[in-house]
Amino acid sequence: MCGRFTLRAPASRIVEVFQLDAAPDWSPRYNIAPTQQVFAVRADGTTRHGVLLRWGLVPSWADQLDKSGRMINARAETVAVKPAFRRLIARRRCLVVADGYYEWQKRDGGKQPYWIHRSDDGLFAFAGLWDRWEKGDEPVESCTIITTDANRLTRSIHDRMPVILEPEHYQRWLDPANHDVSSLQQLLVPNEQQPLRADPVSTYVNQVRNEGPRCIEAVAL
DNA sequence: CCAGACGTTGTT
DNA sequence: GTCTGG
DNA sequence: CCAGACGTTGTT
DNA sequence: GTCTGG
Repeated sequence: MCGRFTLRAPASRIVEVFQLDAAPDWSPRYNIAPTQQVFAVRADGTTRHGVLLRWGLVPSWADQLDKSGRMINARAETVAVKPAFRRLIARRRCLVVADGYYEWQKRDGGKQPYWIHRSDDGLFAFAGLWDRWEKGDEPVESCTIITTDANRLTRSIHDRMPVILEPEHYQRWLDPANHDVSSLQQLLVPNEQQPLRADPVSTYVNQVRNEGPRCIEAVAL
C-alpha cells in the first residue's frame, strides 16, 4: 500500500521532468502523510499543470470534509467498479509526483519501515484520481493513490504497492479525452521497470511530525 | 420506491 | 453521483 | 501509513 | 477495539 512518501525535489526540477506549463511552489518533503498536500500533475489537452491536492479523496458528494482521510488508496483491481471511484477513473485522473515511498514490514516485535526509491534518486509518478468538493466555504481538491500487488523487489516487505507509471504512459493516463477504461486499467500493474531499491530506515519516520533527511537515513538491521 | 453507504489495510 | 439493500 | 485519543462539566 | 488527525 502507500501511506507515506517523499518528494524532495524543488518545483523547478518537477516542472522540467514532467514538462509542466505551470506549477505551485514546493519545498522538499521527507514525510508526506494523508490529509497533507501532495504535488500532482493534471492535463488539459496536451498541456500539463502542477497542482497541490489534499491526499485522501473527498468525493464531490461528501457531506463533510472530515472523515475523509480514509480514501487514501484505491485498489487497481476494483477501481473501475467501486461506486466511490468508478466515475473518476473515466475523467479525473492525475499523477502524484514522488521520489520515494515508505512501507512497513511486519516482523516479530514490531514494524520495520523501509524507504523505497529509485537507485538514481529520480522522480516517478503514482497513478492517482482526484475530485473537487464544493460543499464547504472553500472548494477542496483532493486525490487518492491507486495500489496493486507488490513487485518482485517489495514483495518481502509488503504485499501491496502504489502503481508507478512509466513516463511513456503519462500522456495516456492524463489525457482527459481518454475514456477507454479497460486500456487505462491495463496500466495499473506492479512496476518491474523502474530501478528501485528498498532501504530499511529508523522508526523516526513513523511520527508524522518528523520531517527531514533523518527520515530516509538507512539503518542496519 | 427511499435510505444509506460509498475505502484499504491487516488481522482473525 | 451511483450503487446496494430492504 | 502511524500516533494518539477515546468524556463531561465547569472554570479559567 | 476503533476512530480521528496528520
